[in-house]
Order: sequence, then structure tokens, then C-alpha cells
Amino acid sequence: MIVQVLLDLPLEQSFDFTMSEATVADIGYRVLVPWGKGQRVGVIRGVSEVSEHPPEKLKEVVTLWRDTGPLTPHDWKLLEFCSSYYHHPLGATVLNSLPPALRRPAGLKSANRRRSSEKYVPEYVIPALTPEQSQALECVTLHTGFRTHLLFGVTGSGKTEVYFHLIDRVLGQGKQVLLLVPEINLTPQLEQRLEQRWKGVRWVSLHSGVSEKERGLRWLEAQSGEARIVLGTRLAVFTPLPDLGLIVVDEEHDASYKQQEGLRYSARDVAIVRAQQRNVPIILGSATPSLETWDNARRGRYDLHYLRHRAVAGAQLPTLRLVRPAQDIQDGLNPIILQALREALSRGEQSLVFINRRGYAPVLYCPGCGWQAVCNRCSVRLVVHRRSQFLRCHHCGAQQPLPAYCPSCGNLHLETRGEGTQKIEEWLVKQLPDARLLRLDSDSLGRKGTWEEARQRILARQVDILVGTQLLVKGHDFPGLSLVIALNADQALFSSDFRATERLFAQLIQVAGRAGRGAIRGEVWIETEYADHPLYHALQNQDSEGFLQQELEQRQQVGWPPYSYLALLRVEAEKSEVIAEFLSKAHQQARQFAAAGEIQVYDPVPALMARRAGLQRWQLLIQSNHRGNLQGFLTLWHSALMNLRHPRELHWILEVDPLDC
DNA sequence: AGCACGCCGACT
DNA sequence: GTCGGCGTGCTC
Repeated sequence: MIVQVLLDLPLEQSFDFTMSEATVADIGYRVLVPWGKGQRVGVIRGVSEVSEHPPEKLKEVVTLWRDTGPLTPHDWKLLEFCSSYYHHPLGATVLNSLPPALRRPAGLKSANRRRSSEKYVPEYVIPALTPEQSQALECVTLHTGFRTHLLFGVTGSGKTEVYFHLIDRVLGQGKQVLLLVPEINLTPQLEQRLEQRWKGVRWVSLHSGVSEKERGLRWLEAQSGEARIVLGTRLAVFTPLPDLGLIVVDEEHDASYKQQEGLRYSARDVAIVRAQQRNVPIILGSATPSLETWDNARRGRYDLHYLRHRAVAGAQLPTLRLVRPAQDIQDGLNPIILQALREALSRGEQSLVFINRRGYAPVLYCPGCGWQAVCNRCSVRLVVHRRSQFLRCHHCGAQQPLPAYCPSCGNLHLETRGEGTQKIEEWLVKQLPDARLLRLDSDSLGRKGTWEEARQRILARQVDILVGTQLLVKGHDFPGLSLVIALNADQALFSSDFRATERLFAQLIQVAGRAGRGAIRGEVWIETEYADHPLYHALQNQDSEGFLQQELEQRQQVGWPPYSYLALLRVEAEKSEVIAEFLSKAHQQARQFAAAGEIQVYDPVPALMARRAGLQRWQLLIQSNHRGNLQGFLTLWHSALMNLRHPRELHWILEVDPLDC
């Protein structure tokens, strides 16, 4: 018999091998096959008695592994959708959906593992649901089968508790649950809550922080149905779940759901397709839904459930004020902010200073001649890291010692401009010597486990003031935190990225939402020079809906998503001539295919970051008002691009539904 | 993608 | 005289 095998190759085809006594029951199993002078892992896609390939050239399958379950028709359907929608080869899509340990020849020894740790797990007190929460819960459970629900709840409104009640019901029906979160950092606190709430229920978490071996074992537990809940980041969206009954996507607006290399999928969108294919409900939760989701909800394609109040009895949304940045940067923060920090400190409450920039300062420049430190491989400025006395590129990782004088004019007095977490920390240490400070950003979180340690210290009130980046902000619950300060919020207002304001708003609502989650009323200060900007008006009223409405109107006027659908051809190479030649051919093809209908082909332009890691980067944008038309066009264009000859040094990728362009 | 083959330029 | 650049083609 002949088996058709998919391999992790940038090719659309499968490869035939002989395998005695193969049957259709072998479809979906992993195999080891001879390949060139070595061997490779593949997945059986089909079985046949005949092959198009000359029989004498066929080789025999080396090993068929039956110790792991096969991909089921459900799994195939999802992977086939992803392959065709994102125009990514099926073999690469399928092999990528497997955990790394199963992509390699060596098997997985399912050693006897510690089931649950012996550490003390406190009792989970199920809080009484607020009327809003109960109503959302009942409305969601009204529908059986596929339905997309948007749970639009203000920060601290207890979205998680609604998820938990739903999960409880679904588990009660003997079904499995997929719970997606945007960041690894969010898993520890959720893991703890799962542990407390469902003591007898087997659940697993899947994310890139888990060792490859462990990931493989957990994936198998999900596939076998042993694990009833899978908690994970975007990569978990492909986990086989035979008894799937519910999908939850928390913080659905978060850009981390978008994979930015290889198969460039949106885990949120894939999750919705998966729910539809499996005919199960899916809940998208957010305090600041993405415009795409919001638009679907207001058009009635999704069910919309509001949580307008905080869940903790008496807890209110924080008061939010705007404050101008200090006149002179050298003076540090606005005195109003310093005063607020002092007061919170004297009341014994915790504060958070948010600045979305790590390092000491984002600019090193020469006041004499205007020289600035820039990366020679990327089109960005180098960031000053003062403790280590280094200049670092946050994009390619290059680092060099701080220069002692201006390399352009020899001036000995270089200055920094702007501030990152390190500078703010240093300044606060001077101003508030009695405060216990903790800085949290990806530089301070070097080794594994540091984050969990930090979280415990914060919860134990061993920290007064937190200084940190986004890492600190997403979805965390610190009940002792009453004061939040967001520094330097404005930059995004002038970005050429059309999604920048949407992101800024979500981020600031999220930051503000960290304050006053317990019994104490929260207070939020946001530093801005543009208090009149409509974004800040909406923010001050914590009016997400108003913001979404105004943003939607703007998008409609210019025809950006969700009023159109986009695809982007990204190209990078060392030499610009190579890129120019490829792009001119690609552009010509695109215009030719677009002639058929309602496809807008833009001119090639340099990427937002025109150079990265020494490579020139360009892009070509495609836009259409019809998803179907766009897909039809992309199919034609993609196969034409595949046949375009180009030098080896050039790389291109077609990205569907790009987030930044 | 990875790897082999093969055909033209500057070097021990 | 060779080493090696990367353009082309193939992998069942």
C-alpha cells in the first residue's frame, strides 16, 4: 500500500511511501520516513493503492508510531482551514501544530509524573455572582451549539468568575474546555485558581515556558481526553480535544494572540472557526474589545453581554485624572504625581508606575552636534542601559559599551533624553528613600520563576511601589494597589500605524484598571500633553464604548478594517535591488489578478521598521471589502509568487489579516 | 527548507 | 592550477 505523507516543508504537496498493510485507519498517525540521506517525521494524510510517482522510486516508511493518538477528522478540518486561509503549506501547518517533542524522531516516555503538588491549596470560595454576572451567564447558556459571545466587562467586573461558572457547567456535561490567555505571565494566577476550584479535575497548562517534554506529555493528555481543561497561550489553540464543549478567549483584543512568524495566525480567529466547526459556544472577554469584535457584536453576529460594574462589593472604578508632564525632564515627575505617591505610601497602600519603555533612556544624543546613537543593523535608536553601561538595540539585541564621547564631534558631554523604567526607578529611589521599590520589566525578569516570586511579594505587601512595563499590567489582580500612574502615554497618538490609538486606549484602560480592585477606591494619573484629544476624553470617562464608536467612524471614513480586509506581502533581503526586482514582478502579478474584482493593490513601501538585523524590509498591501474576493485573489497570487524565481537571500511571506502595516 | 550539483572568478 | 561563490533542481 501507498501512504501519502505530509512533511514540514515549504511545499504544497505530500510525498508517497510504501507501507505494507496500511489502511485508512492509519491516517493522522505520525511516521518516520527516509528523506534524502536522512530521516524525517511526517503525518499520514491519506492511503492509496496507487501512486503518481514511479513505483521504483518509492521508499518504505521506517516507523509508524501508534503510541500517540492520530489526528482526527476534527483536527484535520481545523488545520486544513488554517492552511488555506493563511496560505501556508498544509504539511508545515500540521507539523507545526504538534508539540516540538512530537516533531522529532525520539519518542515520549510517559514517566509517572507528580500529579498534583503537595503544597497547601487554599479552599476556593466561590463568590456570589452579581446580578450582571448571573445575567451574562444565563444568556450564554441559553444557546446550545455554536455561538460567539462577547463578554464586555469593565476591569475588575469579574469576567473570570463568569468563565468559571460556564466551565463548571460544561465540565458537568462531560465536556472539555479550552481557555486561552494572551501571555505566559497570566498563567500562574489562573493555574492557582483552577487548582483551588477544581481539585478533582485534571487540567493542564500549555505555553512556551513549559519544557518541551512536559509540553508533549500535557498535549497527549489533552488528546486522550484525560485533561478536562486546557489553559494556554495562542499555541494551545491547536491542541486536539476530543470532547471539546467550550472555548474561552480572555482579553480577546490582545495583539499577543497574533503569531508573528511562520504560520501567521490569529489564535482568537482560529478559536472562533474551531468553535464553529465543533458546534460549541465561544466566549470572547475584554474590557476594550478589538474593533473587529465590537463591530461583529453591534451588528448582531456575536451576542453581547455587558458587565458595567466591579464585582467586589462596594468597589468602584478608579477616579482618573490627566496631568501634564513636568516642564523640565531633569526635574523628574510632575510634583502632583510625587505627592500622590507620598500619600499612598503614608496610607500603606501600593502604587504602580507604568512606563512602556524598558532601559534607562530611549535616546543618547550629543547636544553639540545633534548626533544620536542608532543601531547600525536596524532603523531604530539604541536604548541606554545605565546599570550595565551598555547601549542596546531592543530589536536585534546588539549591544555596545556606552561611548565616552560623541563619535561624530568628540564632545565629552553626551546626554540622555526621555526615560525608561530604570531612570524612573532611580529617580524614585532618590525621592522616596523609605519606599520599597520593585522594578518589573523583561530585563529584571531574567530567570524563570522570577515573575511568580515577584507576584507573591506584591501580594504579601512587601512592595510599596511597582515600576514596570506592559508585563506588569495585563490582567493582574493586586488588591492592595490603589494608585496607578501612567507616564509618557502620548507617543502612540502620532504613530503611522492605524491601530495605534486602539492599542493605546486598551493599554491605558488596562493600566487604570489595576487600581482599586479591592475595597479601597483607586486613583489613576495619566501623563499627557494632549488632554483635549478625543481618546483622553473617552478614557477619562472610562467609556470604552464611546471610544470604539468614534474609532469605528474614523475607520469607516478611510475604509480600514473592520470596514475592509487586508493582506500584506512582506519582503526582506540585504540588497535593495533584489527587493525592488522581486517586488516589481509581484506587484505586476497582483495588479493582473486584481483586475478581476474589488481588490485594491497598493504600491510597495518600506516597512514601518525599514531595516532590521541588517536586512531591508518592504511590504505590499492588498485591501478588499470582501473577504471572499480577497481570499480568491490571494490563492491566485500566492501560487504565482511561489513560482517567482528570486535569489536565495530574499525572503517573503504573505500575511493575512496583518495587525501592523 | 536543506542539500547536491555545477559552472565561472581570485587566490595559497 | 584549486577554493568557493550562489543559481538551479530535487526530495516520495
